[in-house]
Amino acid sequence: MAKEKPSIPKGTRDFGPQEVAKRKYILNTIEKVFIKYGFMPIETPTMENLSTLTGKYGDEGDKLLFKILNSGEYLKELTPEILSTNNHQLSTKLISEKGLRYDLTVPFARYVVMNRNEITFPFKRYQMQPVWRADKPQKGRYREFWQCDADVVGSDSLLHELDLINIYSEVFKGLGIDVEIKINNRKVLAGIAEVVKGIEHLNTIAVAIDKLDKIGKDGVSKELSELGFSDLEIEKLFDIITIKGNESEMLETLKIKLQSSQEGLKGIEELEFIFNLINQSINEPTNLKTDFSLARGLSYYTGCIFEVAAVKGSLRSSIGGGGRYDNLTGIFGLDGVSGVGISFGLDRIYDVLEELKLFPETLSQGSSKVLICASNSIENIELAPVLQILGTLRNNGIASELYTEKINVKKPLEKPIKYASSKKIPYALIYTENEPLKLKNLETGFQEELSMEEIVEKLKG
RNA sequence: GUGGUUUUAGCUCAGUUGGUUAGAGCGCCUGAUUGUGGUUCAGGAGGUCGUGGGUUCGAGCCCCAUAUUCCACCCCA
Repeated sequence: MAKEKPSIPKGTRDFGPQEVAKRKYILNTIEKVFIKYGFMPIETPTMENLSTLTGKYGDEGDKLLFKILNSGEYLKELTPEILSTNNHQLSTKLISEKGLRYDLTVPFARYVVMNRNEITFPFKRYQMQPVWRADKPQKGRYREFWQCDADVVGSDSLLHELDLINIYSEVFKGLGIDVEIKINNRKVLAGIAEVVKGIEHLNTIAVAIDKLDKIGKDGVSKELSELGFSDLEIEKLFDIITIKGNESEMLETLKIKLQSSQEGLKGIEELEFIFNLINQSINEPTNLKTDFSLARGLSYYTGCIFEVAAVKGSLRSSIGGGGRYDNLTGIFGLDGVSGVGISFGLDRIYDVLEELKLFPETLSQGSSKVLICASNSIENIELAPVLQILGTLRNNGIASELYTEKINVKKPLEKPIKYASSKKIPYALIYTENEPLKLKNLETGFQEELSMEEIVEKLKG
């Protein structure tokens, strides 16, 4: 058999011990805040039925779904007639019924509908699991990445929006990242579309203005005029989305510009509610900004939408996002259950923390606290006493291990101590038959003879 | 899906207009060091140059295909 170079799929990564420690630090920080705000954990399967996933993320999203090939003789389904039509959608349907989850919100909506009788509403759940997208990898973009979601379903109250913004604020404060939380409202976008050209152009407008801070005013107007927007319409649009001032001034101005749109006014009202209360519940101010050009791609959002980006660092894409979706469960047959949720992008948060060197120095790598080094070859000594020492340490909750490899007879302690120092094990316990135990601190080099009790006492602290 | 880019030792990278046995630093192994690591010194191992074709007397270097890395667009966490 030919030797094969091992590899992993494009856009996926392995994580070594240090990386796992850092990722866990982020997850723990997020989870603690979720719990503090009354959210309960759930987990859902890696794969979902494609019927659950398809159509929820827009056309672009559907293309990015990872599909799982059916088991068995699926090729039978592909008759020459079907193949000759060259209809990929149809043939995919016949050979693939499952896919990897694309986000955590849609599986959650499915979960809520399936478990509606056991759930007490409003239901607040959090979920931290990997998701998969068949995207081309690039900066801050992976094909397998983790999302940490908190969602509330079964309540229309905007107080949940408020809570979720505070969660963002607390988590990023806890991680030491300066962020800007942008907020907008789909209803405001609808109002803008209505006023500018007509509600049916909502998506076109949303997609175009979402790029405003990237390609600038000129880029956006060029794009829109190519799409058939008149100069007057474009001017009208910019007149609205470039409103300046503080938050309440901006909303007041917008009210006037969108006065002919019922829906737009409703959206403004929702934003006002949030801004009036945002700094009432947590002590530190939240860096919340309205951005009427914020659109977000996922097609299920209907109310407030959020996006979080780091203020410093080279990663310009968002590290969190979310919003309200009024009818996601409706698609699965449960109407009248509005939901609102936010998501943290673990992998991007990791990249930001790494770039800005914001990880705490003291992160535990989970290695042993002490290594037992026998000063004679392990094959030549009686093992029972050594194993008893090991057992005593472990029974006292001290992470410990025994050096098990062959040693140089002339320099019996060299290899074990080298091993310990390269694994950053802080103590070496030197065992010699018929001699007192010696404990060496490998950072200071200080070594002393101690009884077993003293050693346990010392390492426990 | 479109465009560009990367790939040479375990790691980070050199490698001149195609020309003999492909280099460096770090790491690793051995010794100086006769019961103890992180310093120093000496020595050593390790590469079919991403893969498959092609051009050439001759290819790490040129051409084609393919994989891969990173990046931009699209879109998004």
